[in-house]
Formats: sequence, structure tokens, C-alpha cells
Amino acid sequence: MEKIENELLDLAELFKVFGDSTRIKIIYSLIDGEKNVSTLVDDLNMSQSAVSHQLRILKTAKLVRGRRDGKAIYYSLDDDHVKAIFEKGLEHIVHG
Amino acid sequence: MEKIENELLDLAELFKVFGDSTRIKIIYSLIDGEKNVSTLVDDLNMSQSAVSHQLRILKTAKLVRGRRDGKAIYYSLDDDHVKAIFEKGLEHIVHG
DNA sequence: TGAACATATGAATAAATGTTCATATATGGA
DNA sequence: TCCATATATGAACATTTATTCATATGTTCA
Repeated sequence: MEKIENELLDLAELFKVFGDSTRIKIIYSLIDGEKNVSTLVDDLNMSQSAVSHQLRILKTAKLVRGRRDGKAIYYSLDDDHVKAIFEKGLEHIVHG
Repeated sequence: MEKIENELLDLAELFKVFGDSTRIKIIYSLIDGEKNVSTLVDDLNMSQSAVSHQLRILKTAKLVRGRRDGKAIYYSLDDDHVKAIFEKGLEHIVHG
């Protein structure tokens, strides 16, 4: 248990990031492909500030990345693992 | 987004349960096979009460199940999805 | 039945977390 | 340069949550 302890702590942190409805909605919304913040705000029907705060958490956790194009910043899922984890979880929800 | 809204909320709840170090350690410990509470307490080096409280949360979320054998209660992972989700997450941690 | 062991549970507390509000920063166009 | 738009950020507040402590429940055995 001591050997893998740190990985387990990181793993809990990772799932913690997935474990919020706003962030899960952002991830779901980005499965289609990259979107700018305004589009996400419309999709989620939440305040720009709230979405931005959660995007920062997702970015810090390296689950999403952002690229600027003019005034807008386009976010996308950072790698395929993100989608894979999302889908494994959804599988568990759908089949019960 | 409205169609899948409830699934997304459930999904966030699911990940929230994975997103705690005590519960992740319990899940990890149960990958080997079923264990009683005392063994888990020793494995995690935490109070019996804390472990019990987290076991209840895991049980409510249907991630683990318990069966009584005499004075002891043996817990095990409830289905294969639990291990699959755990492993998908770990993959993301290990590869970086 | 009573003692000892194993586990669960309720209340209290401290810490973590998400949203809001106000404001700051950055970019493009007039 | 000034303004409008897009996004980020800090502080404050309310809520959630994990642990501890004390105690309750359930089981076995003498």
C-alpha cells in the first residue's frame, strides 16, 4: 500500500475533478470538439465566471487545454484518456 | 444537453465517490478480493469509524457490497465496472 | 444471560469547495 | 487611443464533506 500510496492520492484528485456537475458538463460538451468559453456558457446556461473558474480547475488538472484565437479562447479535451474515463463512468451509469 | 442532463448529474455523483483518498484506498484494497472491515482498517491505517463511514458511502453508491460472516462483514467490489473505472483513471495517472 | 469482539451510526467540528459579485486583463476595431 | 468584447481572477459566502468521539447494534461463546 505504501508503494502505490502517491498514485492513489493522485487518482483520488483526478476523480475529484470529474466529480462536479459543472465540470462534467464541460467535459461532455467538449467531446464534440473544441469550443470557446461563450459557447460553453450558453451550453451550460451558467455564469461566465463560474464556467471560467471550473475551466481553470480542469486546465490545472490537465484535462483540458486552451488556445487563443483572437478575443476568444477555445478549449478542448487534453487527451484521449479524458474521454475514455468519462465513457467508462457513463457505462456504469447507463447499465446499472 | 437537456436530454442527457440527468445522466451527467449521476455521472458527477459517481466520480465524486471515487474522488476521495480514503475511498480510493478502500477500492484499491478490494481489487485483490473481499476483505473484512478490520483488515481494511489495518490496510489503510485509519480509524474503524472513518473506514465504516466511507464504506457506507461506497455501499450506497453501489460500488461495494457487504456480506456478513459471523461477527465480521466482508466487503467486495460490487461489479467489474468499478475496477474498470479505477484502472482507466490509473492509466491516466501513470502515463502522463 | 453476560462479556467480548466487530461493525455501524449520530452529532459536532474543521476544512474544502462552488458560486456570485466586482473587477482586472487581453484583444480587435474604429 | 478609446471602446466593446471575451475571458480570467480575487474575495466573500454558503454548502458540502471527512474525521473524530461517543455510543449503539449485532454476533459469538462461555
